[in-house]
Amino acid sequence: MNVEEIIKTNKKLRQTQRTMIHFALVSNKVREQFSTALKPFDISEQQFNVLRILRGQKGKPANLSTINERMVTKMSNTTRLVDKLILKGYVERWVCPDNRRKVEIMITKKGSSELEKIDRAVADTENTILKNFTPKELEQLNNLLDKF
Amino acid sequence: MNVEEIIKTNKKLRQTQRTMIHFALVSNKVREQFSTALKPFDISEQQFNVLRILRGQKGKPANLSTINERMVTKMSNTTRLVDKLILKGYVERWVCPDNRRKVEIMITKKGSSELEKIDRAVADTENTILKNFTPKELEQLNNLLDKF
DNA sequence: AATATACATTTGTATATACAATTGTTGTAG
DNA sequence: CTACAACAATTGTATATACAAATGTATATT
Repeated sequence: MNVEEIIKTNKKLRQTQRTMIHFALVSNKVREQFSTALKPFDISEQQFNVLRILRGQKGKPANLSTINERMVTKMSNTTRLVDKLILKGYVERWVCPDNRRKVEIMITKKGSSELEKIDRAVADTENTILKNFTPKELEQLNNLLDKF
Repeated sequence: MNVEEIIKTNKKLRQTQRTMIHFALVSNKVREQFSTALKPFDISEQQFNVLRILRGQKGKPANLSTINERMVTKMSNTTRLVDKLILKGYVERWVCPDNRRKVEIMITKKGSSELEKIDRAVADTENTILKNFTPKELEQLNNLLDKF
């Protein structure tokens, strides 16, 4: 990927600047590939993330704040995210009997089986995105990502 | 950065999955830092990008499609992005005299001097974000980003 | 027990983004 | 020269996101 060519500049970029632009370009490309993969399932990346979190609960319900805490991309508005999943029948929600300030949210059977399908598509996408990386390079990448 | 700890899972993640989540976490962190840096200037990352592109024209006006082509994050709606910059007095726009389908957009004096200030803040942010990287590691990172 | 404080979620509102349809203009084939 | 396709930008609309304010509930203080 020639960054300068892609953004069509003939200016010499500082190394940090170039790196950040490079990173942004890759980041967009990745986001696009994910959103393409999820489109057939009519679900957003955030909604997918919530479903995965709920599955991780293994039958135990989660409250909103737990979900929020565990999300890869924190959202200011998890309530409405859950609303949409309820509309699709993928999760249920009720007021927590022990503490009526809280709500309890659980994935439904329908949600679980849909999630399985989505999971496969997402795993394929992940492998496609990273197909040019050897395991060693992936490890290198992870190490570098740690420096951010 | 311990990915598993951050998303609070005790499940063992596949290496590709882990890498993608790691990447997403870093990507969010970076976006957040940029948006914090831009906040005092009341300008979005996309608007900033448009201003930089226009400066790169060195006095020549650009049309919408040129801008779009050069943007780091392609937008479906550059018209309204430019609208906002016009409201702030940072750019001007007029119908192209040679081809009335096109518009010509140019950065104003006010836009240029504001951009200089923003530039400094953004450069600082870039350096902060990458402060833990040696030049060698930056090169390594760029090489790995090329594999995406 | 009454009041204040902290907590968990929801709602309101403004802004951003994605995608499709529309408008107006230019180039071209017959 | 007319009809039609291609082009460039704009507009409409639905959805997503960010941030602040509001609601309702529990806990602590006096």
